[in-house]
Amino acid sequence: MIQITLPDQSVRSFPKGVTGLEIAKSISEGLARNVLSISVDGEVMDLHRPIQKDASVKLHTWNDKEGKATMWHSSAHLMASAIEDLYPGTKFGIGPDIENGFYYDIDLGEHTISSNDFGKIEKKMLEMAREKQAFIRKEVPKQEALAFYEKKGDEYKVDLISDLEDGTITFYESGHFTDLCRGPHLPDTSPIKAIKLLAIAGAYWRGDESRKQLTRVYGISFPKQKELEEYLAMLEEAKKRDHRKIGRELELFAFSARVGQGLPLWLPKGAELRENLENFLKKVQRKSGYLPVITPHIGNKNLYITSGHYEKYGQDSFRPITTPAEGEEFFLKPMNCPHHCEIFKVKQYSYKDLPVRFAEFGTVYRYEQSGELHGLTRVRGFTQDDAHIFCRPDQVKEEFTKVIDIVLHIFNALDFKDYSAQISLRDPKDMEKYIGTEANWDKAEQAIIEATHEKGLHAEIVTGEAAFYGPKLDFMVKDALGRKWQLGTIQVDYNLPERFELEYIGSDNQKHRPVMIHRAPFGSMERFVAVLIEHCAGNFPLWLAPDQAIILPISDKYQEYAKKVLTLLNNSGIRALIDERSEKTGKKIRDAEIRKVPYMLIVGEKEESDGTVSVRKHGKGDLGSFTTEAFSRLLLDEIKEIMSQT
RNA sequence: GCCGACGUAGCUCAGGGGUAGAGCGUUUCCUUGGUAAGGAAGAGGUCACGGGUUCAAUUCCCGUCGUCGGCUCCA
Repeated sequence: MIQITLPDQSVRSFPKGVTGLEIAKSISEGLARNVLSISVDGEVMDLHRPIQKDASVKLHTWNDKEGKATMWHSSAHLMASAIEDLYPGTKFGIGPDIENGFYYDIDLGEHTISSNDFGKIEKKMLEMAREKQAFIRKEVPKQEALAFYEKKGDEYKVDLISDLEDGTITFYESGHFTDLCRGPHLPDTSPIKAIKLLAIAGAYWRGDESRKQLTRVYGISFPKQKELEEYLAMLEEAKKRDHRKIGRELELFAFSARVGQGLPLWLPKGAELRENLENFLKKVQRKSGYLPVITPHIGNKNLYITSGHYEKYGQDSFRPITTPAEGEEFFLKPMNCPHHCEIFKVKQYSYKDLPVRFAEFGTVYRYEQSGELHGLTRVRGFTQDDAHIFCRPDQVKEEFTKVIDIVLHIFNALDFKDYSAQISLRDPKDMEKYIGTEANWDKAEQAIIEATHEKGLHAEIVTGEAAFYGPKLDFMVKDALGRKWQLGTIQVDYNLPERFELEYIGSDNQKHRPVMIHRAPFGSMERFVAVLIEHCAGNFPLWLAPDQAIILPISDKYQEYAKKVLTLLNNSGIRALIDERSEKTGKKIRDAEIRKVPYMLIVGEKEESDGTVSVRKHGKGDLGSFTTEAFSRLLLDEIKEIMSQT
């Protein structure tokens, strides 16, 4: 007998070799019907795998992340199986479960498929699922595994197997389909009741641009048709929050092919919004001892040779601008740090002067490949809320911590709760990519890890994601469709100070090298606004809204009074406008609701004679009658309250 | 840049080898109204751009540009 510990810490005895399914059955028939996989001492396994020793287990159903993963992984096999049936000779790459569904990378050889073929594949998958095909796990010696796929002519699987160790290789069989796979899988295909193929795309083999591009088919599956329908409805809802759609509807920004792709045009309302954000951060930075600087939009090639950016990105940049007579080369600035380094060199600093913090909303231009552009989140010209802190080595941790505080302050002010933090370090296997000494990198990485730890911030550590000059701490927020975008970033840099030979005079009267911290709490104004729009679906917090109130006269007779109210509001610093059209009140209200203006002020005969406004709040409805002064106070208090909470 | 899809009025979209349609918006007029759409008339399109096939192309084919979903990249 072995002892099995359940998640509630209760312990039950089972015969040695008991399976997950048997454990589920011993608990309840219902659980046995719904269970999809099991974790044994933290490792997710098939329900049919015998358990040989004492263990802690957790049974996974559709309601668990692991249950969904098992379902989707098996669905990927099912799809591959259907595709092999429909398109004989197809070769297979990898087919994992992902956050929302699964995909399989395939090489169709002669065949091509498009989304028009999805119906056919889905139908075949459902047929196979109903056959209740069992997933059978087999341990296979490496030689045999290689021979199997060499015979089949599937070079991708051969490639994968070559990297595996003998004795660890397993195949899974379902129906006629055999796949190299670690598992785990469902006991059989029957829980897969609803299937939707979602997209088709190219994907490089092993993520390597220089290798062959396979066809990637994305899909998702559910245990009930109704859940599929709900998922599709949710996707439709998410599309309504798309910042590109809301940006057009609320007249925030636009693009013009004539101006150039990836070059956003900020419209008056969008510019107002962005300025409000900038002013908010400027205020925070003033309090935190940052000094504003302004630098030009271009820089001499030599600047970037010094910084190392030229060597790294020179060929992947917009081509240089040249002076007609001398042939000097200038680059559109792709980042602000080299300029800020030169500002540091303008005068001599004592150790007592440090840290100095130069801040600039610096507009930069980067050549992004055309296929990478995406709304406001990935553009070719954007403005960083950039600053560079030059400090003594003993100040790094404290300064870094202070920047974390600013980022968190901003996220709080905007009610971003669902963010994640990521520490990006060097790739130890590819040190060529980086500049600077081993010792400096060690120091920088250590500083970031310690400061993050001391802030009690939970951050995932990812190697190979560092910038070429230093490691960083990034803050990621998801968009409406769950795609992760990097917003705030903080980077510790020992390298640029060296390359620019930055110095300060220490208490020992000797020259010392400062440490540089790059930071942008928003990341870029463009991307931040994009994510903000998707977060609030265009219902901006009152203090940010481009228009905070709109005055709706009941008829043309009250235009004069409306103007009086407008003047009063403007004098209190409230952004407001009048809907002067000869429309009925109902229509004006409808339009103002659609434009998501936080407050509507209805003025007619009654209001004019009483000196009041009738207030309606966006999404809430009628709040009743207020004097204009009382309304201004109400609005300003609301703003103050929001701001004081952060 | 690569794979795939798409591009019809300012917006959302219908149509389809014989040079175009709806709703919203916009303009003018009527209406002057009390908390989510008042009425009428009008304007507005080289059907993304450039080639080709055809008696005839917005429609079919090719290329370019742009957009969308991925991949790669992201200083």
